[in-house]
Amino acid sequence: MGQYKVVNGKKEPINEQGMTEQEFIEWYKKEEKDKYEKPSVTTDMLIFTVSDKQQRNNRKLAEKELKVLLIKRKDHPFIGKWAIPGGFASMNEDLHVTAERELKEETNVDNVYMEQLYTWGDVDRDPRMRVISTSYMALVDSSNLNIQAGDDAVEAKWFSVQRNVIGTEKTVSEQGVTIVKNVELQLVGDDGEDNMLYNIVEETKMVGAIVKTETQEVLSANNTDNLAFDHAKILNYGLERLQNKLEYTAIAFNLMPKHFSITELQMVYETILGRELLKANFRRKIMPMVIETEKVKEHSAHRPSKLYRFNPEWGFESF
Amino acid sequence: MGQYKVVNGKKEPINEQGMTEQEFIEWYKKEEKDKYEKPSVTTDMLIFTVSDKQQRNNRKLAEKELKVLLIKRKDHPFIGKWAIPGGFASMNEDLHVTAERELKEETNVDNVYMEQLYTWGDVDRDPRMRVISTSYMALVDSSNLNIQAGDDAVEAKWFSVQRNVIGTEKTVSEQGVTIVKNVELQLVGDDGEDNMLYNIVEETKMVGAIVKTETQEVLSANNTDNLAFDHAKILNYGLERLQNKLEYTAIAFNLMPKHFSITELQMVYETILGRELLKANFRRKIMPMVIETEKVKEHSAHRPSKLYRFNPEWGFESF
DNA sequence: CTAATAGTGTCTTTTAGACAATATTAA
DNA sequence: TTAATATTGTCTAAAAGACACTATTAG
Repeated sequence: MGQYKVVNGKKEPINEQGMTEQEFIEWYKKEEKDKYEKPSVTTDMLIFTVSDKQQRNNRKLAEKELKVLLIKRKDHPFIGKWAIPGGFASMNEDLHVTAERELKEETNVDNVYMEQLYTWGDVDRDPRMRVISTSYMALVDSSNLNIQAGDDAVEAKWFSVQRNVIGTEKTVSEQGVTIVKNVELQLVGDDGEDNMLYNIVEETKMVGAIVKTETQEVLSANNTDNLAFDHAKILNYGLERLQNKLEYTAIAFNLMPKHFSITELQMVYETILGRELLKANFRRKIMPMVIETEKVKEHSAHRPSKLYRFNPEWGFESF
Repeated sequence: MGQYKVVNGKKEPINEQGMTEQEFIEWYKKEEKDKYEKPSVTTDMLIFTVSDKQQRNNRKLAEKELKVLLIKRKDHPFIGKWAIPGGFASMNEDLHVTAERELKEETNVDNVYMEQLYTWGDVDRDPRMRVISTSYMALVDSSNLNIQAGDDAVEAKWFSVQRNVIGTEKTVSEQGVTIVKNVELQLVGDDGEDNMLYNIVEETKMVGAIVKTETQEVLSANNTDNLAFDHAKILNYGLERLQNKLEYTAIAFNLMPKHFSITELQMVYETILGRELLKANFRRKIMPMVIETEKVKEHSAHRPSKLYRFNPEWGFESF
């Protein structure tokens, strides 16, 4: 079927116009490449960490809170609103490198856990133009974060996040079960003004047989204190992914310092999952994932806890 | 902090240049939008179905095979090679609509299960230019597919797929376990020439604490019979997702006709997972997901089987 | 009868959930 | 001693795995 041409003694396949690949590429770059309008491409980065809550009773252990880094928009659109850090894909970087660069710019950390989440491609998600955005999630250990976020001109701030499902509606059709959840995302900044953000996302999932694309819509009634663009959807998506992965991976250890007690770890699980876990069962589940160290945490007005570290051999057999 | 300007009696926020949002957007569209070079964006579509294998002994049940739809490239690059169907994102379609349109064009079906898989953004994945591609997976019931695929000029063909892990290497470092798998993807077309495609993908996964981006590389030694672009990676990724979702969702029913026997369903599971399952346990697990019908499959030289259909109420409690 | 598949019963192992009991420290 | 957390043990329930047995059809 294929046609060939001999170039420098080598048999090169040619297309219907008689061009070799090299000829075609040259022609393409000159004539075709910019013939059609292209969308812009960005990456967006959910950067999560966990830190100790301010406490009143200092005989009690500090509670934990999950935090996400947001930046304040200095220009239209969504001027003055808080947004997930991100930026345009540059032509000479792999997409994940763009994401890593953003992360480094915002937090000055690299070599941390990062994964791609989802690509958001609705036509009207940016009023300036068509923008397709691939979202990533990074987890950083807050003890690495003495470095204040955002050394550049942009205002960056950590917000504690809480995700609460405030309503669930299920319907059964011939296709299967459709679940519509209303999810409240509460964000509280640690200082300064406009510290309280409140978003509601409506999440539609189809559990049954014929499942078309799952959808999310931002529903927040008042729009004074919500996130820019469709970033509430992205945050909701990331939080859900994080919750799911807690259950069957070692992802949580990326949020921990090198040495930690089992109770601290449990508190991290509990804040992210938004529910309490039974101590004894949690320990049993976690024990194969950790190694006991010599260290203990003393001076805490109660029995000191052994400190553990992640067991790097965990998962060797199962995967 | 924010500055305002009154326009038509309304207080509008302005940026540092004194522009309202509307002014900014107009300016942006004129001056900024095309200032930077943009990557091209495409969607790629893995279209899977399951069909009966040709059988010799007609007292035995027909075995099943998982199939994927490929199209033959008519132009450079990768001229003459088989590729996953796909195309450029158009400016006025949501990204998933582009994917749905492609699916409809190739198979003439719509309203079938479809999900986004991953976005591939390596700089050199297309020799013509920078192309970022979001991949999707669709599952279609082959009894819907009397319609021959590809009514347009392009040659489209169903290939049976087998994914075999041919080697696994695990190493333990301080970070955790790293697993490198060599995966063989075997594709066999149902007729015509160049019917046998063979790809090897190297898959690197980090199970431990600090996990950076997971990677895949196409390794196939000979390059006469492999897929175009990085499509072997995409296929491998999709197959893995499909295998995982079989275990905890009802995704498999999208590959089944309306009525089916439990054994047929089990055979679909077994082909996709690439391993045998115990009959009794499979039935126990599947029973809550199906509803018995009045129909039976007779005339099969053995005990006739009841036919079942998907139970649309499945999952109501658990989600 | 036999080949072939359909369908059931039950024992074992593993994992998850609930909860009680004991241990250890600093104030 | 006491408040507070650390750590262990054990019972129960649910899910997963293994395997043996019975049932029903066409030829």
